[in-house]
Amino acid sequence: MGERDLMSVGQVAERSGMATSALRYYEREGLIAATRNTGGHRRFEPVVLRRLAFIRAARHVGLSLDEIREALGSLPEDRTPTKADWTRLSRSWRKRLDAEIQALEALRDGLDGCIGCGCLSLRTCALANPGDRLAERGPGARHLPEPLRAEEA
Amino acid sequence: MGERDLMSVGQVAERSGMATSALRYYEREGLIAATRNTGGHRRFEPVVLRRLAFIRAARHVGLSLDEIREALGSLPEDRTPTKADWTRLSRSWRKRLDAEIQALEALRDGLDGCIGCGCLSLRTCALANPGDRLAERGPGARHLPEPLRAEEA
DNA sequence: TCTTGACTTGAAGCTTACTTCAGCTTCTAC
DNA sequence: GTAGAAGCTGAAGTAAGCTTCAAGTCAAGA
Repeated sequence: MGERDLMSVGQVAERSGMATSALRYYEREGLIAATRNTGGHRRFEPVVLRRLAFIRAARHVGLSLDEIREALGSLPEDRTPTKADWTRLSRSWRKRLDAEIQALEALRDGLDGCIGCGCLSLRTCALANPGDRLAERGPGARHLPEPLRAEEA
Repeated sequence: MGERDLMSVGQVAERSGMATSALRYYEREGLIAATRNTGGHRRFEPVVLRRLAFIRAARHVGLSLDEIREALGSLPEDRTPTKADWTRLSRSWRKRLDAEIQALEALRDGLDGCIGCGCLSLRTCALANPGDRLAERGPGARHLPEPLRAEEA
């Protein structure tokens, strides 16, 4: 049924703007799925483009691939995800985005006062020490969405 | 002159909340400075605490160590930085913070509309493809401040 | 003086998200 | 049918920001 519109990695890469290596990586990591043709080449269904769009947007929001995989895991496997399904997923982002925006605003509003006033004294300063549980978290890189780091100037 | 208040790595670690390994790393990377006592042990001046506070806050804002080093480089070396010096540094963050906040808000506001409406179609969707110059940027991890990633729930 | 505990170093390890490479196979167009 | 593009795989490389380790040194109190 409709095997005519299956795409190769190259095609998906071109249409999604992602590198073929990234697509292979995502498949290995279980973020996207692909069947194989007789020669062993990947064949992607068009819906994978939607999935990749989600992945990309999620990355921009700062989600890790682990988190994205988890989010995608909540999509139904027995049917093509509907608009409602995707909307549901995006809802969880809203919270996160709101939280991030709030944190950034707090940081910004605290800047002039805090650094300017000289209170930037580690333990006590909320700006230098937000959350008060920094040491608790492990190492590893955390990600900031690309667009949020774009032009420094 | 006032060598009495020089601190060891351990003391700086305790007072700054950073790991000694991180402090050594920062020194290697030229973000902080330390002299040595006769035994070769590091001795830090109290001002390093202020510097570390800046580094921490800057990391929270999403700056890379490279960027932070550059920012710190604009501090005067011939005298102890004044409040005004630190304030000047923080000014450059404001722009960045404002930009990041705006980007996040755009992302948030675009969510319901964009994902919900079904336009999440890669190339065309601003949400999935903000900036339109993703492919231009190299690999490498970008960082999102810890507090902005804290509680997922 | 002796024993801890703190400190030193360089090198290697870790995580995330991919990219690159080598060596080989398949596909497509002429 | 064949050249050359595109794809396959597993392994290794990359970047950032540290941490961990090994093996040895220094410092401070009893």
